[in-house]
Amino acid sequence: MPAPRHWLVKSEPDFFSFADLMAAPGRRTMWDGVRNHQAKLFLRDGMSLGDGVLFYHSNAEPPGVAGLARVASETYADPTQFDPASPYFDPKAKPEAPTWFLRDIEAVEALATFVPLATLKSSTKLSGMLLLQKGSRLSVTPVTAPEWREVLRLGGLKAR
DNA sequence: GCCAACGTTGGC
DNA sequence: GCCAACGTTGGC
Repeated sequence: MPAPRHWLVKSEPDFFSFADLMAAPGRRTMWDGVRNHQAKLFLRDGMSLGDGVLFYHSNAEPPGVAGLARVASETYADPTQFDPASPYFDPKAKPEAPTWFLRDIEAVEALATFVPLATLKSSTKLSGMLLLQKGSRLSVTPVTAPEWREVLRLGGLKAR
């Protein structure tokens, strides 16, 4: 698979919003807690340092894309899998052979206008977007270059 | 709060 | 390996 240059990650804004990322030290955070193997593979093997990331608010009113981020680290083991106090603790994970991996994500900028899910759905250019496919629940998905450009256009940003 | 669509678990 | 039961996601 040729490496996609763009991704979409979901976050519940009540838990961690794009504004929270902008306000974080260095405007960055560990994208921890991913506990789905397909999403893990995208994080560990699919992403490259500097790839563009659409930051999507799920379980929100309304749901939609709030901002742009970038992949800000190489992959490394998600430390929460080894922390019994963490909700993401995985008793089967072994430090010598970690199960779960992550990347750091760094905020770039908010979209000029939030792009609600309904707007994404109304764009024929986004009809193939993985996020919009029936039954799609992955929290990390690849985004094609045309999809990326279209979301930026809808969000009122020039292509970058 | 409802529920469709998935993923995971565990008995067998 | 099958599959029913259960848990989770996430839009509405």
